[in-house]
Amino acid sequence: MTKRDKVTIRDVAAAAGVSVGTVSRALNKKGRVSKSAISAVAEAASRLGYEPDAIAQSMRQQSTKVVGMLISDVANPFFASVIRAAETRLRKAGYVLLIGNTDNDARRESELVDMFRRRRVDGMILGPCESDNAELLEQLNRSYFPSVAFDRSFVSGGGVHVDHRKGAQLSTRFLLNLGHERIALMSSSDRLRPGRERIEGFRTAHDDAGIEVDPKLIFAEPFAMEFVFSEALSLVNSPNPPTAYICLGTRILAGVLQALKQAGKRVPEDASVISIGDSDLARLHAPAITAISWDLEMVGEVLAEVMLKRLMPETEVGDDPVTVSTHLIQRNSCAPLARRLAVKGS
Amino acid sequence: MTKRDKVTIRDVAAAAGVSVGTVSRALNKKGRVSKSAISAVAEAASRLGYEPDAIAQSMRQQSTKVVGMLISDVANPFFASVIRAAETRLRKAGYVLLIGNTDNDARRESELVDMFRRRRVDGMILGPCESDNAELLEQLNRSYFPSVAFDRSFVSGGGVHVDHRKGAQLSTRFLLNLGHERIALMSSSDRLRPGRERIEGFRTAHDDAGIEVDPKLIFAEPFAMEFVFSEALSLVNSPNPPTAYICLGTRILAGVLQALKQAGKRVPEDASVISIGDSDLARLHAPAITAISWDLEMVGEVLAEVMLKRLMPETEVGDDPVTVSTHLIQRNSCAPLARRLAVKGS
DNA sequence: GAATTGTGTGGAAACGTTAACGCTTCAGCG
DNA sequence: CGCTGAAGCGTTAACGTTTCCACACAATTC
Repeated sequence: MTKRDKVTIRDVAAAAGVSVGTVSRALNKKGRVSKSAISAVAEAASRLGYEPDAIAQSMRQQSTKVVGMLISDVANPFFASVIRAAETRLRKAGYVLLIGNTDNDARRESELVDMFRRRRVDGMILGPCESDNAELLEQLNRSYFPSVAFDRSFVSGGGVHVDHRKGAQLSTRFLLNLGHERIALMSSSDRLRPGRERIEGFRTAHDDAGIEVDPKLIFAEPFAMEFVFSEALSLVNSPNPPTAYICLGTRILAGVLQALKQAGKRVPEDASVISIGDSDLARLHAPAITAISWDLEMVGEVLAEVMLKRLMPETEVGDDPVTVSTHLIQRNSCAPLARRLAVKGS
Repeated sequence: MTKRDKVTIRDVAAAAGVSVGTVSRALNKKGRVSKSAISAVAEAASRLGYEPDAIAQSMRQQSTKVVGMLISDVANPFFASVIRAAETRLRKAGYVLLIGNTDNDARRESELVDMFRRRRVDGMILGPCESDNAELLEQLNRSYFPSVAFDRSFVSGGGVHVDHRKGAQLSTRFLLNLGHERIALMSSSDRLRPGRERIEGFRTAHDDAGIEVDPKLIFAEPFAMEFVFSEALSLVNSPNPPTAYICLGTRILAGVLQALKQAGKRVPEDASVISIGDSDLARLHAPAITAISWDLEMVGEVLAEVMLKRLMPETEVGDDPVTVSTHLIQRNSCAPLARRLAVKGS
């Protein structure tokens, strides 16, 4: 209605015929207040449409009830669900989520951290980003406020990890058991924790099976995102091509699938494919793609949960990272190597 | 290093040997300050690692440099990209984005609006949500702060609209031109603007072609999201089934595609399919699905742009909504009806 | 040389809230 | 009847900024 309705605690006090201190106590039910004061204040407050100013509260209490979240790509479905879950959980606890997109750029990430710190967020959730950024770590330690890292190898401050290692190991073993010996791992940069973990899992599975890893089949370098298709095509058409592919995310998965198709190779008869991360594409492709999956919502919830624990000073919380497990969803994109040989040999 | 490094403007003033007022002026280069003061202050500030407290600034200046964004589902790819683009643009202007997930629940949306208002956000971006919520509108008008609506038929405050009407019209006409006469429109609730607009476009295209619309082919009711597949299946198997399907988003599209497959109908030979909204699924499905597409990034940028304009009091900005256009990306999921008849007749 | 303008500065008053600290009042008790 | 303790309340000092005002002094003008 009115253009500016700045109703402050003072107005409420006047309307209720008490002092501002009493209004504050009545509203927060903290300290000594009479029933009658409480009801008078409540009446006046609602009549005037009073809403406490959260900024002034933050100022006074040295706490904003805001947590910041830094994500390399907010639009990446593997992160978006995490964000949603975290936001929902945090809000239940009266916190609100500030987001920042880092675009995987360390400089931007630092800027964002500074910005959030200036804004006095109570804590920060850091998604995986370009290297583990020593400078940033130092920054955070200096300012010394609660931070929780997600899929990132922070020394201090614990964090939440998805068990990419196990995921890679499971899927590699699965393929090895099917008789595949040349398996391509097409994952993210090994400068990031998830990439490193996957390579380890991949190696462990090979070791367990007593099979040598061909380092040429590990694609951990950025794998020039724009050229996935062409790079995949040359791999598929190489002299001694892989018989199975483990592909991270939808981009790489799509590139590999298209390359296979273009090369006239059928899935799973001529090549097996496993997706790292479940997606619409994996679920709905024909044939449906076997995938390593983990609970995105849970990651978000756990992230929020750890953050909240860290936010209450009484509960001393350890620095041990929480691990979210991965599992393999079997669909129709993998077949025994024998079958392929039979087809070839016929 | 230290546990609490609370360095305030007072510390800087002491270190630089000037008063707090001077520090403020020097830092903000506002008002009269001498060069010498500026450099002394700058030196002291950087030496002490001073960072102005944004909360105190907000308190004083009655502006937080925060904008809130309410989205029904942050993890929906059609929104996630918009969020990212908006965040990026807003940050360039020194603003920061607070997000809230409404889950398409009007009550939650109201709560969130209240919460954001208490937190004194400078403005709010409202994504499409459960009905156009008259109560909310009234709330916003009362508090009278800048809000920009996205795909929502707000009376006041302008907004940004995707031209769903044109999109539906284009795709319907495209199918009609191919000879289809029984086209199913499987979209969202007509309580939401986008749903209504699509129906209008759908109708207009039919009118232009002089073809009657069978209301039974318009699925604008929630279309019980969990049962898309089964509902689609019964539609596909009905006595006089549609020969073409226009499907909103990945959920419905996937359901319809699976239903068609299960019923043994091939795309596009036996049924044509168009996706409303482009997606990995549409792009990478075999055959690739023709889709109505719009520029998500642009929506986000425009949203931010309008917000920013509205945030500077000098520029008087009109209430006319900005429209983002849609276009049809032709792929391989549509075929002339004749061809299908020929197949059938053979 | 006095009156006028300018320039840089320090001090203090906000912004809206909460919490610490006293001051009343009143019941209970010896 | 005086003393004690507690309950309820008002006053006030923060929280860290920015901005207004006044003042001192230098530079200009008549």
